Amino acid sequence: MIKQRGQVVVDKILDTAERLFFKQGYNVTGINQVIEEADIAKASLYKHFESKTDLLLAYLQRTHERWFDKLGGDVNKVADPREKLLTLFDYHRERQLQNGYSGCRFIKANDEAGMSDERVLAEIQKAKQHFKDFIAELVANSGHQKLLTDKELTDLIFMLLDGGIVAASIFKQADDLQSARTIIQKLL
Amino acid sequence: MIKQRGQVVVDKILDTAERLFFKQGYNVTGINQVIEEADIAKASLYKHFESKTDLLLAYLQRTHERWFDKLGGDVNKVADPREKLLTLFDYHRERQLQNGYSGCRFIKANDEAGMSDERVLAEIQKAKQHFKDFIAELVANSGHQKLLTDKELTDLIFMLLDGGIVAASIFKQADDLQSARTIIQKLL
DNA sequence: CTTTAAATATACAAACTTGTCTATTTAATA
DNA sequence: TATTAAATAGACAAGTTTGTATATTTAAAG
Repeated sequence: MIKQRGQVVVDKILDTAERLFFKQGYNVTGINQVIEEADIAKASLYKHFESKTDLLLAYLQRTHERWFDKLGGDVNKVADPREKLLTLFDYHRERQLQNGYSGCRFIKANDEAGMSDERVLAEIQKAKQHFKDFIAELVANSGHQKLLTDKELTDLIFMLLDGGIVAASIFKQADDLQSARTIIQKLL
Repeated sequence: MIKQRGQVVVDKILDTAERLFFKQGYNVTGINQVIEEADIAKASLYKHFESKTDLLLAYLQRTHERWFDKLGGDVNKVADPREKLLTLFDYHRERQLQNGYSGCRFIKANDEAGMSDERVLAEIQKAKQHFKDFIAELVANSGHQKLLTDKELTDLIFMLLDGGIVAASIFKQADDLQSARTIIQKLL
């Protein structure tokens, strides 16, 4: 799959948008900063994206795909079905360490634009629901001790991961995510 | 305690700022919208608050106090130490129903301004740490079955509440918070 | 080599941003 | 009632915002 001329520009735009929207925030990132740091012309941006909101949507969609692909890869490497669930916590923890405790791209986008734009909200809901379904499948195949029901364990892991990321982003450390892993280990 | 002349203005400003910052977001709320909806003069705002950031800080501080006072009241009404912990979930759930699933003021402020302003981050950390300490005390007095350690149970409840609020704010329903309550009930 | 499409730089519009300043009116106090 | 402090309306500065338009250059394909 050879990269078209336009694809290079789109990639540069999305890479820059991702970095800026995630690190400093969507609302405080101007189009002008995006085109400057992506080193492309403004007309090019508006040729590929109708509006700033459409750029946000494209960024969320690409994040959804990439994030999920990498997660799937990590989980597939693990054979034991209970270990697979624990890998979720490792994955989240590692990513927080990597990105300097910037939190979750979807939660952040929801807090910045989810309230005012329904297309953005729908995209965020889609990503989160997809992830929850993924957890549910892992739980169903985990053979856990049924101290909690499958649904309860799924809800628990889902909320612990989001809560753990939020805590990491506020306190700038991943201790809670580590703690969350230990807790689930005990309950499996 | 009689209200001074200036106190009325400050209250109007903070009430409006709270409503707008929480509902639509800090960065998309302009000073002009605040003064217009608060029905006060711009010079009055800048007489009481040095900058927009200082208004945000004042809003966060007042939110911290009020939120905590009301929570303490709710918890004090309950006698049973285990029930006190469950009240936390009821409190969070009720508030999400009331405010239309707008999420958490502190998480939202963190996602909007925590990355760029250290005073804001410090205020948010203070509020969250205060709450976590409060949970720790309730856990210590709960006489729970010690399936988890005190610290683990504290971390768990803390993360479940934040994760549950985030889920409520994304999916626009409080089912997860209800589920979280059931889970903790089983583990107490 | 010529055509065609894409990317470029740059100027521009119209609105909005935070914050300052002046001049006037209101209201509490001495 | 006279003084004093506070609140008011509104203009203004300097910069930023998103998005459009024009004219030019680049580069790929026939």
